[in-house]
Amino acid sequence: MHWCLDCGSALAEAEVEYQDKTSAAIDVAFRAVDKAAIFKKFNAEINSNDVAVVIWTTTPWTLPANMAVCLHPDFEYVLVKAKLASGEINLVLAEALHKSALDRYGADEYTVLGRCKGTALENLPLQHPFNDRQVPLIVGDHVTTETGTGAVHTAPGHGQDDFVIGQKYGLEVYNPVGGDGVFLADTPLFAGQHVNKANDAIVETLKNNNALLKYKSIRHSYPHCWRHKTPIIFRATPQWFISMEQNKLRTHALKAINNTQWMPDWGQARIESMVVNRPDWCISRQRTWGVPITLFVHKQTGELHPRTSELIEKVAGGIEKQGIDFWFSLEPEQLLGSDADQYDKVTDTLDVWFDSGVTHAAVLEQRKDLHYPADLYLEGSDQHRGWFQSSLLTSVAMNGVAPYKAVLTHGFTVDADGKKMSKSQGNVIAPQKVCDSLGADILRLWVASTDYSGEMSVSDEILKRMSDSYRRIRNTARFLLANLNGFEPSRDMIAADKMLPLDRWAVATTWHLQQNIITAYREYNFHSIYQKLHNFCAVELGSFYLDIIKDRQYTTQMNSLARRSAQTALYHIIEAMTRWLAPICSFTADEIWQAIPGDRNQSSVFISTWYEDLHDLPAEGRMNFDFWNTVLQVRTLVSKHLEDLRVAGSIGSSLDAEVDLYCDDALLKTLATLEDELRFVLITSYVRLHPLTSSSPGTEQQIDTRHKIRIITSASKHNKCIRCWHYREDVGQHSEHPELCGRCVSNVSGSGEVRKHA
RNA sequence: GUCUCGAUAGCUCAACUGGUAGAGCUCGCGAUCGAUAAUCGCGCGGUCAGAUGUUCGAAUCAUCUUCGAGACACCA
Repeated sequence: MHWCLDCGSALAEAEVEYQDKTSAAIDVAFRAVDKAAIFKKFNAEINSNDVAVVIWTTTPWTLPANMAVCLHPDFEYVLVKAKLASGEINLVLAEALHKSALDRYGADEYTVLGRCKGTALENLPLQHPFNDRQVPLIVGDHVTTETGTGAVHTAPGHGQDDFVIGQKYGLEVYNPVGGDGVFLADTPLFAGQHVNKANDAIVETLKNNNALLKYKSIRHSYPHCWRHKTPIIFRATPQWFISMEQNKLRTHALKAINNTQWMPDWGQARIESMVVNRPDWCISRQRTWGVPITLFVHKQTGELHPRTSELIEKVAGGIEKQGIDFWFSLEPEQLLGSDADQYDKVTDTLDVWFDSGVTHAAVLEQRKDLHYPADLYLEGSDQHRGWFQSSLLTSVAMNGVAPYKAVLTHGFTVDADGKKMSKSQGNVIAPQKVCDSLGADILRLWVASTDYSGEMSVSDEILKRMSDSYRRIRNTARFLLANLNGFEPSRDMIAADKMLPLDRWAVATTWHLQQNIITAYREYNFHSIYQKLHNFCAVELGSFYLDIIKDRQYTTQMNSLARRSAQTALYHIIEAMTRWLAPICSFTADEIWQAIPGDRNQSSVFISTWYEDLHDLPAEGRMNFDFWNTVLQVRTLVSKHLEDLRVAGSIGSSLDAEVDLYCDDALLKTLATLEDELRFVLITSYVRLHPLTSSSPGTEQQIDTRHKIRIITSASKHNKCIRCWHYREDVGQHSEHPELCGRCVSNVSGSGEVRKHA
């Protein structure tokens, strides 16, 4: 286990980070017990000097636990007679490294006496440099020739590779270091010393024993505790594992992965390869806090107590009543009676990944309003190695299936340049600060607007844009609500087939958008919902529909069909839109909901379903989507022409203008269906239609690739109606209302104008 | 070091299975003053990260490079 001396605990892989550290790098001679045997293996002529295999290590404190020296079976090793400052000696070194090593030792003269493969030297005994112990030469494939000597000091108690190779050779897992980093009392020479302090004493001892060939401090990458930022050590301790192979856990987990929907889909490949390659899961931690592993282990045999399942139930009951300390303060006699002195109470705690991993059992299966498996697990993309996996393994082990039907991952938040946020860079944007300054709904809108499958950028500018967008959406809702003033749906709502075509278009557009939005929600495609919703507010509503219906809202009689039809559309739109908005801008949606007319019946937008009273436009009708698209294109072209007039100073408002449209036959026929109401759609005072042939050729424009149109705009010469702002020739013809146009007179004192289309 | 994902206008996103790069916002100019800490119109803005290749044709396919993010591994 990676062991942090400051935590006094094992660390999970994820808790280890690599930093540079200065270490003592030493070359140590392990003298051969049987000189003659070595010479013989190298087929070399014997001499009277000592023979030693040299190891190189950066952790001198692990030497007391040395149990072997490991060579690579296939590497070529040389036996060298070298003249060092301390005298002549025969050294065994990897051929590939012997020159650099001898150079390091200051050997001016040396002679290669012979060579042989590492495997030939297997099992020959060496003398430990300071302990009264002989250790064998062993061979393993993990030896490299990158650095060192080609011979690796092996301490099964202090290294993963060493532990594994030690198992193979039956080496004792000797770990003389306690959890506090101090050599145990029975450690020869160094008992009571802290490992970090013992390095010097060990180096000194090696020097005295004539075993130190070189001492040098080096700087290298070394594992550190992520919390304390201090170097950690590797320490073999007994641990509890969940086997990946027993009961075919790995196989079943892979099957469960395959039965789960992964979004984005590369998530599946990622977790699959992790599960294929992962070792058994070490679930025990030596911590003083956490969920205890409530086991009793026999002092001699190491077996679990025969009543373990029953005992765990009892402990669980106790913990439910008294909390986690029930276990830690439990006297074994309470549960085991006379067996107590035969058993050790395990004080290890569970890996925290286990805690969160079993939420499917501890939460989903415990609560009536939840169900197992979950519909969706949602977390950052780093959790393929974390929660998604720990949850999967425990669920598969318990129930044979994944704890989720689908898994959705999102990227990490980064700054405007795509850099990760870090305190030292000063580019961190704290969600709480955004909530405090801009409000939670804008933060939520940002989340929704971002494509979370990659990194999610946040910056002040982005948030500024979001609050702009938010205001647009909110203002649109506010306009809708304001124009619904006095509208009582149960009384004033107009049936679809009685509504004006433009209003039906608005409702149908809303209906189509709703289909897209529902699909997008089902696909967790939030950013496209945001785009569609915002565009709807800005384009279809703001710059077209709402702009046009203002005339009816403000000039026709309060209870006229013209006005109630528009209000009916507004009502349908706000009903639908509030629901679309609710999952994203919850506070705003809730606020809108309460202001929508009609009997809200103390309901909440959060428990309502999609609005179902929208209706599509009959495709075969004369004023279908095709028709309105053509009208929209005409309107766009007219706007450009009006802008020319405006820039020239001839007009301000578009109502100051009159428009003459010269159209090809088909287009003429299309536009003529709106009759005089085309002027309301274009928001101009007059619109006159003419055949294209009656205009001078060369200035016509293309619409739809199908139609040709020539547009002439001019400032109106008529008088402005003070009420509706249209410039009409009949203004002033009514003595009672000298400042009003004809339709306004009718609206003010007559039966009211009749609108058929828009 | 290895693997995976990503890079399109100042910002957020589009672009069906290769077929002339589109929206909205921002910005600029103007209008309006009956959505006003609003609203409407017009306009500016892109070597699709870079380079090669395949193709009649590449944002799209392939290879490489750069940058970014994540995961994995790790030196006795």
